[in-house]
Amino acid sequence: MYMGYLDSLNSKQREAATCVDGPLLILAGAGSGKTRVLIHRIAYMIDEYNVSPWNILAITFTNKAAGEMRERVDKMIGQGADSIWVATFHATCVRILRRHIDLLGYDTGFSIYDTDDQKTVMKGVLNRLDIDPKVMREKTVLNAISSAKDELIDPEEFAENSKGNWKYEQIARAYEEYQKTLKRSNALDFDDIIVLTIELFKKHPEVLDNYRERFRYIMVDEYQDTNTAQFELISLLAGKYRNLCVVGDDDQSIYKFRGANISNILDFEKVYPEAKVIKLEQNYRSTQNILDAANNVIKNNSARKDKALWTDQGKGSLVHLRQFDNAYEEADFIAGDIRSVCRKGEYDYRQCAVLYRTNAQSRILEEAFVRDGVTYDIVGGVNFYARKEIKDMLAYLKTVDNAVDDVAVKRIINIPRRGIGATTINKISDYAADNDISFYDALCRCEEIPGVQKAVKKLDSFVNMIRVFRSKLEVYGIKGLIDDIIETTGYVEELRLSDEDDSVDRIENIDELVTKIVNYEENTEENSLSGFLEEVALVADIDGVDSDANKVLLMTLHAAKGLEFDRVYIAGCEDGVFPSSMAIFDEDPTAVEEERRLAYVGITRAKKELTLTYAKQRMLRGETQYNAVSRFVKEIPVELMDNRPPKARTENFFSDDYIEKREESTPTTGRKKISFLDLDSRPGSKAPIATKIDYVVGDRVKHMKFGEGVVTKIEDAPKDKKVTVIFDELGQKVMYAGFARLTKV
DNA sequence: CGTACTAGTCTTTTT
DNA sequence: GACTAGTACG
Repeated sequence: MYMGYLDSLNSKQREAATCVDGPLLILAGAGSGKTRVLIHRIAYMIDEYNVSPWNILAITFTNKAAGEMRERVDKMIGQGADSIWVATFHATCVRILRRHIDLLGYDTGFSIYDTDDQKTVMKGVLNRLDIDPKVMREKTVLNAISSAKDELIDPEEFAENSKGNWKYEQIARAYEEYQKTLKRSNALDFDDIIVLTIELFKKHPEVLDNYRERFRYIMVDEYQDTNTAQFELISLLAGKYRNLCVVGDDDQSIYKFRGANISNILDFEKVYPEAKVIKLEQNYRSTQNILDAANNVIKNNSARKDKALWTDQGKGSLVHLRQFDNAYEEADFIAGDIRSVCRKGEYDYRQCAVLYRTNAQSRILEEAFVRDGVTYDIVGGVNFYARKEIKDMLAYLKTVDNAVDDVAVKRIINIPRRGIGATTINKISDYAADNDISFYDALCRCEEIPGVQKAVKKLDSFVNMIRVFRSKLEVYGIKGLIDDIIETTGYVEELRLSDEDDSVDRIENIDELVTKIVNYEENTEENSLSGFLEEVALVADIDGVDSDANKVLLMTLHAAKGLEFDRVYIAGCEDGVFPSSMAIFDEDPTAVEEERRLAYVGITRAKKELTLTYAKQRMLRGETQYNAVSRFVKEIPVELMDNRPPKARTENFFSDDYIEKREESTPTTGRKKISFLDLDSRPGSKAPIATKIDYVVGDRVKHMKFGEGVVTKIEDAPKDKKVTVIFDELGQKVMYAGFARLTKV
């Protein structure tokens, strides 16, 4: 048979696209055309292998990736393509749970809680358990719980593992109570979505079997980012037919903090011994110089599958390296450079992107782009759906949809002001807890509750309002409902009358939400309020990016994964920024390796021109820092760059010339003056902090992150002191005094 | 019960 | 430096 459409693939790609049965690992380097392979593979399965589209499941991490794959599959296959299941992990699981979660004792109308909601729940939990939030912060507890869930550790097992460690025992109590609270509110957090699907499959084999039959052919994209729970989920689904194709690049694994387990990809062949492995190393995106830069950086990592990208596209330009005195000049340069090449007509704004390590870096860049009149879009930062006014509106919708969602009801009961205060709310909460009913149900019976008599009238009218909203929804749909909410509550009216300077923005945001609702109702077949809320809960920042608009994109390196641009700028290439100081001072050396993978991701986004910039002085968290050029820049051979990085940091940073320039170049605000003494004693670090050590061997000291411990050794190191501390909880660590900022206790 | 001020945290990345 | 949550006061 002749399969013309496979002609456009290279031999490795073709091999991958035509390997249909059994486990398959495709190690796809950056820009090696893996999405092409996946699309062709699906077409091949259907056309030549008679696989029913109905039996194919393709899983991605973001809605954007899912949408792109959907579009390309539709184009290539046409008829029947819509019965292929293409969705993110979370969307897939939510769809399954909406059908079967009643088997686990939840209602199928469950809510999904975001980080903000989780915090609210945890605050209540700690309060009830008499755990002082100053001793143990909500975030700490939630992080521990999230990691546990990623590893499929339930509250019981967590408690078992925590015995003897007071801190973990407290977290174990909180974990148990937190789960109970969520269940009472008929709510799931992000991790629950995966964990409960696994629980469902394990407790109800007939349900699992149903989906195993349905999904006979499974594909997982960005496999290097899967965590233990996601791995388990996939293993369960693929357990019967073993037609599992995973695509990924261990060098692009950058989500360890979110539980991603790189051994899922590194050990794939151990778990599936019969697996076929295909490496895609030919790159169709970048010039050879850019690839060489990427290869030379990533080769410094230890645990990785050996591979090297190559292209037949020629060397291209050198990598551009630029040094600046501070972040303002860096931003001016980037905006100005983009403006000038685009004015010459060499590039469009849409072909340029600026990448950075932390969202906080975006503000200064943004200001420069505004000044230069360069249109831009920022990806990420404060999520649209996390804004106060949007969360308020959503809380109304959630209350109408799922009244047992306590977080939502409590959020809006007094917004806008209805004169229902904390005391009343607490009494109702207590009553609800005592009688094991939801907060809303308690509201409905408020006349029985002692001590809230004065508020009964107000509470009744609130409950009535929700009831009216509910009937409104049935007759007029979601758009009708939101209009009524805005009208009845006077929320927007209040903003209009307010003299806050951001009230106009807030109103615009609410308008945008209404537009999103209209779009949803028009474009979704079986649209429902819970469907809308679910879609909203599962969006990622990157999902909203419009790559057709002629704008420069500004985003974090993480958000850039999977994208490509002709011109890429990576700003803030400094040790302490990128790699982050957190990673540098982590006792685990693989922390820097993860940052290096991030550098690899960033470099390989560039098709033609790559510019790396760094600043000698940068304001971070309200402190002026002096950082050396990033170690990753130094890992790029100088012959690949149009500038060489300074040989030693001292050469740049402590010359008279430099000090003078710095003083002149920062007239903008009252930034701190720094004396020579400070600089001299604390190279490349937070400058204006006394370097005197006020502790000696044997003293107890406190570290911001590691907690308390005893100093066992202090030794001289170049320009600093090396301190060894045995921490109560984490054991022995060696650190530089200047950075560790230990305080005597 | 609502407002105004203060203290503390954060900045690594997010489905 | 910016934002948020918590507290004191009217």
